[in-house]
Amino acid sequence: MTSFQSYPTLKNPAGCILRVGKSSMSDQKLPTRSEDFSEWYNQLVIRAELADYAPVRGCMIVRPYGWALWENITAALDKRFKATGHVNAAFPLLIPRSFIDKEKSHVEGFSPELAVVTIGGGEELEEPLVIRPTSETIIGYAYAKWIQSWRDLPVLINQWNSVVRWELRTKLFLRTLEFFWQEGHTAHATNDEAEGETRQMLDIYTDFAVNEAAVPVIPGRKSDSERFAGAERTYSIEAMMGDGKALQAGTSHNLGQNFAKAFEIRYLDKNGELQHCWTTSWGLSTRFIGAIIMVHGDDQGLILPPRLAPFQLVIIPIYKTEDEKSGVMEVATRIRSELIAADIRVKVDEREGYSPGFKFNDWEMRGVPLRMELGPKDVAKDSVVFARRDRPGKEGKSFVSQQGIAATVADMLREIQKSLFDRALAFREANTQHPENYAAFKTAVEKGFARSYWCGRAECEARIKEETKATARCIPLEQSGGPGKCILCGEPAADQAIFAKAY
RNA sequence: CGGGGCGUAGCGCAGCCUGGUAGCGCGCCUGCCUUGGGCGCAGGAGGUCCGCGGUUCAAAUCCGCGCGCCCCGACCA
Repeated sequence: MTSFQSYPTLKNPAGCILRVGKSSMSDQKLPTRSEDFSEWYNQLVIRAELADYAPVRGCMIVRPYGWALWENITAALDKRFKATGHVNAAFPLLIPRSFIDKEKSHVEGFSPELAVVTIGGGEELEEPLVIRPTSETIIGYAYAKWIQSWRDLPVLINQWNSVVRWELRTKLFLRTLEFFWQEGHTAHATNDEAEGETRQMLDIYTDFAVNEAAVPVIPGRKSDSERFAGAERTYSIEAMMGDGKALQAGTSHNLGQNFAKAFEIRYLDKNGELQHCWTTSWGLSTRFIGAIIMVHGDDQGLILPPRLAPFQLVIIPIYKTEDEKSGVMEVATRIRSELIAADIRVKVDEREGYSPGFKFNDWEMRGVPLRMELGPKDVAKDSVVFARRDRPGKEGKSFVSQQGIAATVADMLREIQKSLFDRALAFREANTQHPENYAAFKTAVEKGFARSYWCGRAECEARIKEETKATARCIPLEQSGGPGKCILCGEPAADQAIFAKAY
């Protein structure tokens, strides 16, 4: 441990001991989002030390700062899973190739992107093994063994793991060959129950996105073309990124009896009749980190929502002389203890040789929601200076007494959390249109979402995609306004859909 | 998998056209000095020039074949 690190306490172990380096990029400024959103994203991920490129194309190394963020995401989700009766388990990485082949649309959907192991221990394998692209099949195999009776149901299992899909075009967090996620798999006695579970988990993802990540999302149903390979119905939460494009941020599938039939997951009901189970699966991945970056970030860098930020507050001590330093550090240490006692994730930036100005910029780039500046003047006045990350410059600065500091910080973090959500929602609203005709629709999807009636036919969806590059992101659960006419063909349409260019 | 761009120090690049001692900026290390918005000075370390093959007295440079990365399109969490 070096001198600039703060030390963890049992009460507040996460985040405090993360060691950060100086940005290794030579250019001090990021590209702006308006000049090159994609490059802004790429450089930011690297410079903020969230992730790095791996030696294998399309793979990523998640660095400690990025993983700390992921851990906070997993904790928030896991808590919700447990609260709704789910338990965690671990299923194997390697799956017999034949398992994938058992469900027709599943194999069609996943075959092109499978990584296959053909040699083990130097010998050609009798049956190739695929590295799981998702675990429906191997879990189906296990459930078939475990489930005999209606008394065994429901089975509510989740696993935290990584999966591999051989994607052609990759981007850190958004689409990598290997990605980390959770996949929940449940089995039920009835279709109603399975549908209820599917919708419940969609609600949980929505709640997580809104209340933890401050990311407004639209929960909805996927069109047939966007449905998961092997699902009866797929639901997703869709979020708008800072460039107006859509990102699918979490999915929940009602698998019907497709996998139950493929793997003979059956139970004896109360009448003594053999029935196939109804299963679901649902997942949220490290892609969500990409959503947080692209929803909240600005031209200075990341802005992390306080509830998920590895560091919620960074204290920058300011001093010239040794005398000043000892005075400042004494107060900094005392404040840190108070904040840790209040469960606030805090870091004191004790790095020597970097100017305060440098540290301000450095932590802004890393997205720490709140900064405390603490110098000799503040020590003398028994006060501190706060700077809010979501309000750059003087506007976000305030001069506050050291008395009751923990409550002050907690309040400010709550405010920041709320303002991030409000801002993201306002941005989405400002970039969502309800076009009345196809010409207006085309303009709308150039820079945001178009919410329009759609007849539901694949032909219309395909033609829209071809002509505008926009796809049906989802059919929102919330539908108001009754039936209408399809934006393209004019035929009767029951529902509106969100159309947008997508990641 | 098609189109484009690029592989030279940790990062960003120059050098290549016209073959002949491998350079610049940032970062890194040491010391001094600074510190309330990306300080400064001095010294220093760091290179299979993506790989393989060819041409040549001589290849970062010319030729051929690979490999990789990034961006843009078709497929996907």
